[in-house]
Amino acid sequence: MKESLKHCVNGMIDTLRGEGVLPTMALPQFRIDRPKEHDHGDFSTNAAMVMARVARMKPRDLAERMLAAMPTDQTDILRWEVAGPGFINFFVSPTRLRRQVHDILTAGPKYGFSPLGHGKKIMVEFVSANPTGPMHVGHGRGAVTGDVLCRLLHATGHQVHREYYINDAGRQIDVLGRSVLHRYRERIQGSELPQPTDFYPGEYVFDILDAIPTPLQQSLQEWLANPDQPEQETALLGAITRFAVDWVLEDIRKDLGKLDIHFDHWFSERQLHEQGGIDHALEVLRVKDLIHDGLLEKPKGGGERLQDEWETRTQPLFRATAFGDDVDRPLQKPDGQFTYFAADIAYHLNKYERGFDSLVNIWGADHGGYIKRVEAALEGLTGKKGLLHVLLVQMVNLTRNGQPVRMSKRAGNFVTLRDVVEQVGADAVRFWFLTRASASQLEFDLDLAVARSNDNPVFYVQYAHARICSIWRQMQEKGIEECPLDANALSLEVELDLIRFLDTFPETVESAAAHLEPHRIAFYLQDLAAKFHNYYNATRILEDDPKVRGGRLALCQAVRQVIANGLQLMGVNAPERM
RNA sequence: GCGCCCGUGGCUCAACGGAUAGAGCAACGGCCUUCUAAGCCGUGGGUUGCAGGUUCGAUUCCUGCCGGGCGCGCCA
Repeated sequence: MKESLKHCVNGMIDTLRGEGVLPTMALPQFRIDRPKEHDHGDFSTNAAMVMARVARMKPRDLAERMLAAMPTDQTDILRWEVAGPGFINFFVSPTRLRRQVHDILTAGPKYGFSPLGHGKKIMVEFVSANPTGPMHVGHGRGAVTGDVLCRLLHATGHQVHREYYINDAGRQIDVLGRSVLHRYRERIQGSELPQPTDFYPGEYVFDILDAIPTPLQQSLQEWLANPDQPEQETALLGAITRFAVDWVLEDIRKDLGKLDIHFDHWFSERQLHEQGGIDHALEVLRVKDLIHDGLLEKPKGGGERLQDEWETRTQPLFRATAFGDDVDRPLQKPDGQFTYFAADIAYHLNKYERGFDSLVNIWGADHGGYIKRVEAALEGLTGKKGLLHVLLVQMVNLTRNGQPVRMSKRAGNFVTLRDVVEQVGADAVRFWFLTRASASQLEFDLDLAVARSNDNPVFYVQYAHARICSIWRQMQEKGIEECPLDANALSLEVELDLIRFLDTFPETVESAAAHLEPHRIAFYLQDLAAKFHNYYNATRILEDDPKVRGGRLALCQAVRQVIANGLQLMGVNAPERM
């Protein structure tokens, strides 16, 4: 509806241009809004207000002229008016509203979809948790946010590519391998050994031990019996590290699978190194003269270790300051290895070279400090601004019955994503993660998430869907005659209101996709469920009069469809009974 | 010290630059011989952290403060 009204207003503007009231030059963008106030109509536009200056007219006068250009043959708008400082308000005819129910039922599962994206290729990189241990709840929030964002982009006509960046190179991976080896030694010797300084103490390391294949175990045992062979140690450590990373990745994949989250591609950082991706990226930067040798000041933060070990030296730096970053960023460590940032530059160049029109990264809020430098690198590499959008996802605080759940790795009560999914189920986890904007911290109450009450938004929305389904069951049980679903019989103001709200669903989907804010769908569904419960409570659906009954059933079916579509976008089930 | 995010009823949060700032929780008062009361209705509660600026119009954008969180590695 909104779109067709926009065309209508554009037509009026063209007419005024023809009459010389408005200039032919580019005009300021106008908006079509839905006023909060009922008396202000179904839609309003600020067109006359924003164009008053170029027309050299008072906003209200211009509004009158515009309305005079309203096509005479249209029937969707019942009446219109100039109001306030110069708004034009439109009142949609009830006939048009009733037709909307029909349109929703016809579109079915496709209602809310749009071709807006024109097949634009977007990559969404998300989760990308280091394969050094199980996923925690915060990773889960990023995973769900990314997955739903992908669903939204798909529904709005984008070509979406989902990618997981595996940090399978670097120190942390070595630490994992050594941790496994350490535990293996302990097991063979039957006693605890002093822990290395860099060490992962988690329980899952023992699970990895149990899974080590027999041939590798035999090699390890042979070596431990005769340990004085450095080359052998290096080779075995390499083998055990690769095995451990694969094991953890499989573990992560399983967790994501339980949330029905899947990727098109798992991109290995190690392969990026092996295939010369970093050399390639640095070469591109060098050609553009964006690398220079320089000194770096010792940073303010970073802890004691950094403060002690800092070595001021001349090293290759990326000119990040040329693109708005605070300092130039180092590309190589003292031992000659590339920095994580160097790999990230290469990875993002690789993304660009694969031909994506737009890149979206979903990061934990603790990575916020890296946005500028990665944006700077992409701009330096490609000469284009705004290719990358980084969505920061804030931390999750777990509570149980309002009390914080303490999480300490040492005490062994670390709550993993898997624990939470097993306790409350995938639907509740997915929905709950989207009950706040991603930039806001989220409190996740494990008790409330499974509570069957209206405090629990998951059940509240699912219940609305189930309630509608039960109407049809009720009809069968009572042997009530089937009647054609015909919205023309709808006349109550609450019914027209409900239709108006159903009509905003496509706009909600579009704006959620455009602003990269998947939580808007959750908010919308909560509103819709509330409106439906309200209607249901006050209005008898299964009226004796088949005409009235058919109208209300049509409306209910449309509400059910929109709830189902919204839940589908969120990856949450729409149960038929509860 | 610097950067990013946040600041809205007692609490948790909404509001693509629009008209009288909205929900839920909590509090109080109502609604079940009728399709799921796992629900609904009503009442009270606000100087949108503070001060400026841009605008016809600012919770929204800009600047400066104040308060909270996160980050500031040659870690990932």
